[in-house]
Amino acid sequence: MTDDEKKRCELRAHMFKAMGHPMRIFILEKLKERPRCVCELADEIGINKSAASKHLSQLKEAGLVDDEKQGTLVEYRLTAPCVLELAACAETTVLLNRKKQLGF
Amino acid sequence: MTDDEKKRCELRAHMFKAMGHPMRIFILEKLKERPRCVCELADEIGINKSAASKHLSQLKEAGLVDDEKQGTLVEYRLTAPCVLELAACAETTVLLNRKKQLGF
DNA sequence: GCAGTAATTGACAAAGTTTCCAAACATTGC
DNA sequence: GCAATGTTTGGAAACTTTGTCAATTACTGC
Repeated sequence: MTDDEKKRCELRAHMFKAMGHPMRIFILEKLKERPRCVCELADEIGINKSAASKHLSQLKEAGLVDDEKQGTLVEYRLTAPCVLELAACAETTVLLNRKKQLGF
Repeated sequence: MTDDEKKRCELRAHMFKAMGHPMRIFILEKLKERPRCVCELADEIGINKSAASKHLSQLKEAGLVDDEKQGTLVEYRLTAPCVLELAACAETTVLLNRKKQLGF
């Protein structure tokens, strides 16, 4: 495993890791509809603001969302809506196996 | 967040979580070329067999790979090569932000 | 400036992950 | 059956992630 390969894998893994939590998937789905501020997301998801803020900064760090100050609020938006289409694509192929096993 | 939403998000997060480790990304890339057994992967990646086996069973549990016994070997293969195209797609859109920040 | 609302940060405990090692298991060829 | 090879499993140690609470910062309107 060369240095380049290592770097590439780390970069990609980092992004997927950020998507590896149900709350963060839900946040991404909400942000796909329209931009939202932290408190709105926290309300919709049913977690406290500090947890929501931490999830959002992870997503931002991974390059999945972007933020912009709007006065007293901070609005978050999806940088690349395509990332969620991945999930849908995966659903139809990869997840079929699991779904069957889990009896969906 | 309804029960259905919760289930969907958990299922998807679970898959992404499995992809959220550099070694597992590398394993998926190797398996995209052709099926491989545990020991071959362990050698190529430079980790011990037990670690490789555990990573593989995580990937299998997530529905990303499949295995088949070939006598004394267990051959693993990618179930849906499309999942790695996700990574490439992500690279061109999402990761541009991070790359700039990290000085690539 | 002060009070109020929004967001972030730090400290901490609890839970989960990764790694390594050794032991156990399965299959093949002798 | 036995040795050799390939794979999986279990346990311990190190590390990371998550959620909660309290403290802090940033902006707005009075």
